[in-house]
Amino acid sequence: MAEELNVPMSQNFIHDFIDEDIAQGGQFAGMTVHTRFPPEPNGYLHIGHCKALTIDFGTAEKYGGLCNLRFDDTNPAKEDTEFVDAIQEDIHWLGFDWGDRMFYGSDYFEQTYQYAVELIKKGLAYVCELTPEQFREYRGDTATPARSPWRDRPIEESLDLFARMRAGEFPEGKYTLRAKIDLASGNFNMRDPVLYRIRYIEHHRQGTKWCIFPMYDFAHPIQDALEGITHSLCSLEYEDHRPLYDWVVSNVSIPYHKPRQIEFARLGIDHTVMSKRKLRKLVEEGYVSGWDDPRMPTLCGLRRRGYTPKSIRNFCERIGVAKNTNTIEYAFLEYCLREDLNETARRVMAVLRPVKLVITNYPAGQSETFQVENNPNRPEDGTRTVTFSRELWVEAEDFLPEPVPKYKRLYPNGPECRLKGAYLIKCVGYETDEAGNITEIAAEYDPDSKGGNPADGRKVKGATIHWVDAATAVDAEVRLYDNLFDDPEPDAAGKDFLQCLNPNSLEVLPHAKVEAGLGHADVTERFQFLRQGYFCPDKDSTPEHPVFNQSVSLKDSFKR
RNA sequence: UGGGGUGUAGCCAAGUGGUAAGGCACGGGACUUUGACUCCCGCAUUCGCUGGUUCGAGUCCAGCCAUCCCAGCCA
Repeated sequence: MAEELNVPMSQNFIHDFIDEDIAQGGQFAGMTVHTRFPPEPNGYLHIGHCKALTIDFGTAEKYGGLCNLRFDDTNPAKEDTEFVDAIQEDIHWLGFDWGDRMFYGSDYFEQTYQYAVELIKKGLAYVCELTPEQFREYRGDTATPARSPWRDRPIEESLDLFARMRAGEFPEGKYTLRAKIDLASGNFNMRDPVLYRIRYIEHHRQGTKWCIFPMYDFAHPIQDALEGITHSLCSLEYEDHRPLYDWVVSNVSIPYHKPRQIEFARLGIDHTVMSKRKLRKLVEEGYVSGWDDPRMPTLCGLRRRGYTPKSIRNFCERIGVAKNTNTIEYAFLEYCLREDLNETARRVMAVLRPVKLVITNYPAGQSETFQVENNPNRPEDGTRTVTFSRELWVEAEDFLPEPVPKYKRLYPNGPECRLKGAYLIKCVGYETDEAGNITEIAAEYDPDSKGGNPADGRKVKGATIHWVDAATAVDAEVRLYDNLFDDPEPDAAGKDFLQCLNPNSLEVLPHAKVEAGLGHADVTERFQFLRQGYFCPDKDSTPEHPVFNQSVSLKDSFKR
């Protein structure tokens, strides 16, 4: 399955760097390029992670190497095994395969500790006992260097203290291990960054074995090196950390080689928030039904919305890899979905806002069946049987008492229209209730146009309309989703993203009618409702009452 | 204003001194048993700005402007 989904990755600036690394014949000469995807198990994966996955796995594949999955679990306060499971499931759903190379950052805690001891012995790290408050005070500012009264603590003393930190002799916040780098650096990450902190929190994987935990900046380069990662690809906000990454790999006795970090711009999509913190807020405060709400940009949300792995992957391949801050239009994601679904989705007829259509010259009590293709693009998908009789349901918007310019559907004395797969009809009248609402449309059919083909071969002026037989139709509920946010940039500065929520992001159509036979079993596959858009089954579906989510609207429907 | 990035069309994005790829969106047309799809056509005299070097600059140099990220014992 993975191969089927893989799209060859086009050359980008990361590959240029790697090509140079290989060509220069330095430490990477003759090496196989290896990468890693390092999620922190503190939430669900979203489409932005798919971009990273695409780059990490795509780059490894391009160079004949491998990509590891590594859970970056060095902060026990935020992480949970629930997320570990969800993350694996979502990555597999997308079709990426890490084989047997799944690792945990926390599994390297012992080695990481030993590297820290090495740094202390080299005089490159020391135990600091500034309180968190003091630490902030002493950090300095752009014009003032930081101060650190403990940086000249004797090596033996730091060694002893560090061992006792590990042994659990001190309370949280009492001591930290800091790298001795440059207190005056314009890059604050280099002003003697913290390498280890004390935390008495149970780790999802290590339990209570540890009470000191390495910081990302110390743990990550070591993990990369230990796994033989040659190129550590991450997002732009880590550019400032690269000097520290390089400092770590060049000052500890990393085996094999020193990995290189390369940064790329993370994905942005308009009308969407991608911040894990904000997504969590939406879930926790009930703005959405959960992480998998179809309006969420999470992979499980998109899946429920009807997005296919292939469409999401194609999207991520096509947006490119660069360092420009980018905001991709949602329309591009929809295009990628339409492209895939148009090729593969079974078609079926459904009516979302039903109005009764009566074929006045068709005998009451009579009915017949037609064979309709499941997918005009794929004859091999076969046909299905639909029932036709005197009374049908059609879409309310397919009828107008008075036509507007260029309208080519039903209106009194209007053009001949085709009922998809059935007959040609002409509208002859309509009925309304006291309020003036259309309650019934009357039409006459041409008995010599079975299957929609007129006997004399005349050209049909009107549109082809989809319909559902009233006698055999199944009641369904359809949920139409729009962007969760009104504002294209809900994340923009100065605004609270919650104030940008779109109050009309969910519309429920409880009275939709779908073809008979479209039971629960059929709902396990995505399909297309003719002319209305693409739909996928909702997890709340039952055989008695199917529920569908709209994925994306068809392009360019008739405009008034 | 300290450090680190980025500026090519409405949105992405190629371009690496030789005269602005491609996709999405948009507009027009053809075709069509989904007003979909498909197919044609159109869509940057100009690359943040100003100078400079050069026969020639989006590409090189200088200055300026705009914009994003960073002062967690988060990742």
